Amino acid sequence: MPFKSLIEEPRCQIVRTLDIVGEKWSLLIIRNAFRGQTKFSEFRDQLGIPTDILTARLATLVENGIFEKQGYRDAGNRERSSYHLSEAGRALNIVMAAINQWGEQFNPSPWGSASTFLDERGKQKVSVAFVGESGTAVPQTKVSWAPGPASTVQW
Amino acid sequence: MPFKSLIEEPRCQIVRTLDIVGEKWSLLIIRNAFRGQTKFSEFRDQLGIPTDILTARLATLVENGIFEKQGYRDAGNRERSSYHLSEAGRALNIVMAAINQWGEQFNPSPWGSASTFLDERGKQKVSVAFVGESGTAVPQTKVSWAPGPASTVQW
DNA sequence: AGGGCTGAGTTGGTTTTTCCAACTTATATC
DNA sequence: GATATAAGTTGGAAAAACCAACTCAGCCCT
Repeated sequence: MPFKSLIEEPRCQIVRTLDIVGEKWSLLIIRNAFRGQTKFSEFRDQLGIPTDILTARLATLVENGIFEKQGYRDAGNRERSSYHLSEAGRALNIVMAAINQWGEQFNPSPWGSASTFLDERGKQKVSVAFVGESGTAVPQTKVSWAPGPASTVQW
Repeated sequence: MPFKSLIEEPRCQIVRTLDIVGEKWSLLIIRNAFRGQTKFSEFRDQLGIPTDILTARLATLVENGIFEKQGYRDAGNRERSSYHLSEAGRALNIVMAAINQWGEQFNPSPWGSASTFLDERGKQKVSVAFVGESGTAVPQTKVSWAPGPASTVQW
């Protein structure tokens, strides 16, 4: 974001993840990538993001393995760069869905929902939930957050 | 963040949610609140956040209903303010857990996990997953993101 | 009553980040 | 050779974050 200390990397996964995707515009670029956008000009035009910031964000997202940079060539044009979500980038779908779901519940838009998440067949909506080791759902209000093995006094 | 347009509120829940919790430090203040911190001085000392920024963030988080401001009085001291997660704030636990889980998988700390999420009894770890309408788990890689009813041409 | 202590800020000035508009670069077509 | 276009760079202005020093209110102590 960067909160990253020069002395020591952070242990907290929240901090570590925000260091990668927490800067302004990053999650929106990723959102647009989930919508199938891959070109610099698509991100620029759809988001209205300043182009120097877009350049910087794409670079750090590539550097951190969220995007893979590829070349593409439209008919009659020279080769240009495109940006594609990696496996790690695609795995952010559950983070995006959790954010989306929270917004629907606690800060709904007057127009209703702009996003849905669908299963493989596109047949049913899916939602984000906590599940226990056996795969059974655990109510969100019953889940508590505790220090893990890597936590120090200040975790 | 604010991406909020002056003309029209955004429809996208990602944008709407980032407008509330997407600024620098906001999610870390919320993380620390999940750790039981409630006082200005606790956030300041544990996070090392500039105090003017902390003031500003606490204000917008209260304004947006993430925190509830209360008074407290330590023995022999005058009354001061404390900040407590509201229901909406507590419901961010699944967003935090999703971020944490992504980090564990794709950007693990050399020291291991600093956070775990536990069920009601603290007996088992819980994780974040996609579930279908019937409550059955749907593999994350099989979930796709599609426009919802409120989506426009540019959703 | 006066002085010191403490938590919760506020303030002024500096640095960093973001924003914006104009410019550049490489190649493809005309 | 001239023109077009995607993907950037660059320089300067504006906004946000940072930092240290200060304020303010009430409590305790003498």
